[in-house]
Formats: sequence, C-alpha cells, structure tokens
Amino acid sequence: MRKSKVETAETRQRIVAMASKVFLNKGLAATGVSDIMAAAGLTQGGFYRHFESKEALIAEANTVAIDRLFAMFDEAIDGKKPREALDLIVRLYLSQLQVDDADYLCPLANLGSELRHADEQIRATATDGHQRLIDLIAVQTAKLGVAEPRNVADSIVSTIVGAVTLSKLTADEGGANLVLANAENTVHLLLVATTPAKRAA
Amino acid sequence: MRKSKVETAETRQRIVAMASKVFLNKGLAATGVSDIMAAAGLTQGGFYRHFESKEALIAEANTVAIDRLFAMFDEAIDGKKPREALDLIVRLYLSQLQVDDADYLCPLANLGSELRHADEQIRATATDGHQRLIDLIAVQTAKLGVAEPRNVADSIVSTIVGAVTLSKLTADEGGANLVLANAENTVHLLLVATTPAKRAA
DNA sequence: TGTACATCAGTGAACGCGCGTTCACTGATGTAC
DNA sequence: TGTACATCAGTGAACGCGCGTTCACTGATGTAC
Repeated sequence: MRKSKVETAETRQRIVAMASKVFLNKGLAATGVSDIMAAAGLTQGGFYRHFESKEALIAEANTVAIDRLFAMFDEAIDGKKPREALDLIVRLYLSQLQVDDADYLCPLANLGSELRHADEQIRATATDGHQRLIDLIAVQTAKLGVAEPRNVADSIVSTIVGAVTLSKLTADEGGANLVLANAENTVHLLLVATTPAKRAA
Repeated sequence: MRKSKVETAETRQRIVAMASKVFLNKGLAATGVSDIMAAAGLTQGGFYRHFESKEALIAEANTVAIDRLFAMFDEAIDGKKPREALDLIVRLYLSQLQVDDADYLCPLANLGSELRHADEQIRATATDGHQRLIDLIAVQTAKLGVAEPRNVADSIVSTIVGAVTLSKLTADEGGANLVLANAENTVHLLLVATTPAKRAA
C-alpha cells in the first residue's frame, strides 16, 4: 500500500487542512486524532507516518489557519487606502461570527483559552498570530497618521478578538450582527479620535 | 466518618471555592476531580456525595467566580461618580493580568474557548456573566449620558475581555502593562467620543 | 531496461494510561421510640 | 434522657471508557545493480 512521494505529500497536506478546520470548530481537546484521520479518509494508525504527535499537528494546523487568514486579508486590502483597508480587515475578521464553514476562523478567538495551556510550540504559533494581526493593522494606522499607531492597532485587535470570542460563547444568533456593528463602530471612533485634523483618506 | 450537617455544608463550599480557583488557573479539561478534592484536603471518592458530576461542579464554580468578581466591582464603585466608576471597573478587570492569585479571575477571559464547547448549563453561566458585565458598565455609561449606552458598554466589554484573553495567551510579562494602558486609553477615547459636549462628571 | 530487494504509507488491532464514576466499607451523626 | 438503628460523609480500590500511541503486517513504490 505504499504511496508515491507526491501522494504522500498530498495526504499530509490534506490531514493538516482537515485538522485546521476541525480543531477550530470543535476545540483541541474534543478533537481526537482518529476524528481528523477519518475526516481525511484515513485510519488512525497512519497518523504517525506523518506527524510526531497530536501536539505537533496542532502547531502545524494553527500555522496553516493563521497563514490562510492573512492571505485573505492581504488579498482583500491590496491597493486599498488605509481607512478602507482597516474597515475591510475589521469586517472580514468579524464575519467569522456568522460563518459555519471554518475557512477563515482565527485560532486566537476560537481556541484562545485552550491555546493558553498548550505546550511551548503551540503557544508560539498563537503569539506569532497575535503579533502579525497587530502588525497588519498598525501598517494601516501608521499610514493614516494616527498617533501611536501600534497602540491603536493593539486596541483594535483586543476589541475584535474579544468580540468574536464572546459572541461564539453566547451562541446568540441574533446578537451577532449587533456585536459586529458595535465593534465596527468602536474602531471607527478610535480612528477618528486618534487621527489628526485632516480627514482620513 | 459521617460529618455533621454544618461540616458537610462547609466541605461542599470549600470544594467549590477550590474548584473555582483551580479551574480558572489550569483550565477545565486539565483539572481533574482528584486535583480539586486533593486541594480541598479530601480524596476523590467523596466527590459524588456533594456533586452529581464534574460538569455540575464546573457550573457552580463558574457562578461563584462570577459572583465574587461582581461583589468586588460593586464594593469598589460604591458611591463613585460614573466616570470614576468606569475607570475603576476597567482597571480592576485588567488587573487580573498581573495577578497569580485567582481570587478575581474572570471565567470569560480565562476559560473563553473551553466554555464554548461545554454543556448547556455551563454555557449559561458564561452568557449570564457576559450580560452582567455589560449591564454593570451600561449603568455607568447611561449615567454619563452616552449615546447608545448599552452598545458602548458592549464594546468596552469586548475590549477588556479580549485584552485579558490575549495577554494571558502571550504570557509576555513586559507586555501586560502596555495592554492595560492601551485598553484603558481605548475606553477613555470611546467615552469622550460618545459623551455629549459637557465634560464627563 | 529489467530484476530483486529495501522502503514505507496505510491498515486494523492492541496497549497503556488517565480520568470520571462507582462501590463496599467505616464509623460518626442523626433520629425514632 | 437513653438506647438502638438508620443514615451518610469520607476512604481507597476498582471499573470502564476514550484516546494517544505502538506494532505486526501488507503491498505498492523506490532503488541498486
């Protein structure tokens, strides 16, 4: 039953892709190795041909999920002016409230407290994602001429991650739109309050 | 070895008190029934004389943790003017970043993603805590004459819960003060932006 | 290019450990008379 | 008030289940000659 190198690489990629979806939806502890292998159309025994441990897969799945998220952001804001780019980032990030499909779920908001107690390697992927999110936003706030662009970016990140975390927890269908609107408004107010006199581009 | 009714009630209370600390620090899945019983000076076998299941204890421990948090808030803001009360709430909430002792840890920020996948009863304690936090803050924003006081309160909650969640995740000692300062500043800006012309009391 | 052997992806069963839960037992408390 | 019995908090061992990991095996791929 040995597979070709190409097939093996594809299988590995498929496992990581499935894992990054299932973990984000069901949580780390609640998702078993056999769940992921089954989702990838394999049996659990083969898992260890590809990964050293479940933890190693979690780290990789997180990295993939974060990369996917930023690829989407980069594509969406390409060529946009800073103010519009910021609106897009915030709206896209908050849109994971309403989506069942796990394509663009953020590990920070969906696995926050589980990542906190995970091992060093996994935690590193999370803090890396956090920094990248701040960086992404700080680039835009800096372009806007905001005073302390990085601090404002940090605040925006706290707000949107908190909004998604809380909204997923409540599972209140109707409230999602309100949370989204409130967070958008908060970011708007923050930018207006910190942008110098000339209007934002 | 039967104990008196008073002793039994005290024991039960002690177990819940220990549980609400250990769960908040170590996480729900990582904390075993035997851990909690040991922390209370008992053996695991006696657990089921007091609680129907681990899940039932988690729900109770959450309730206790939330009540404790609000008792602290209520005492701190007693007699204060709205603006000062808001500053106190935000500062006290964010102070759990720096504290090891679990006396005032908030389940929303410390167990967020774990609560999300818990059973109905446990989730209910979390959404209840979320609402109470919004209410607490909305009372003050309303007194300030803020437009849409509840929406502003909702945004403030998202910001401070997100800030604590992310900061615990990063475990970056030095960053805690910065996160705290940023979140405080955000709340300040939000209030200034939404408070009518006359200066806040 | 063809052949013989080594490699190894994937299978399915089994292992081992931890953890939630149960259970027989003890002996002090509570209660009925 | 005292006595006899029922109750039940707490113990410590055992159960049972799930899950991460290992293992013997298969057969197709890769490689050495």
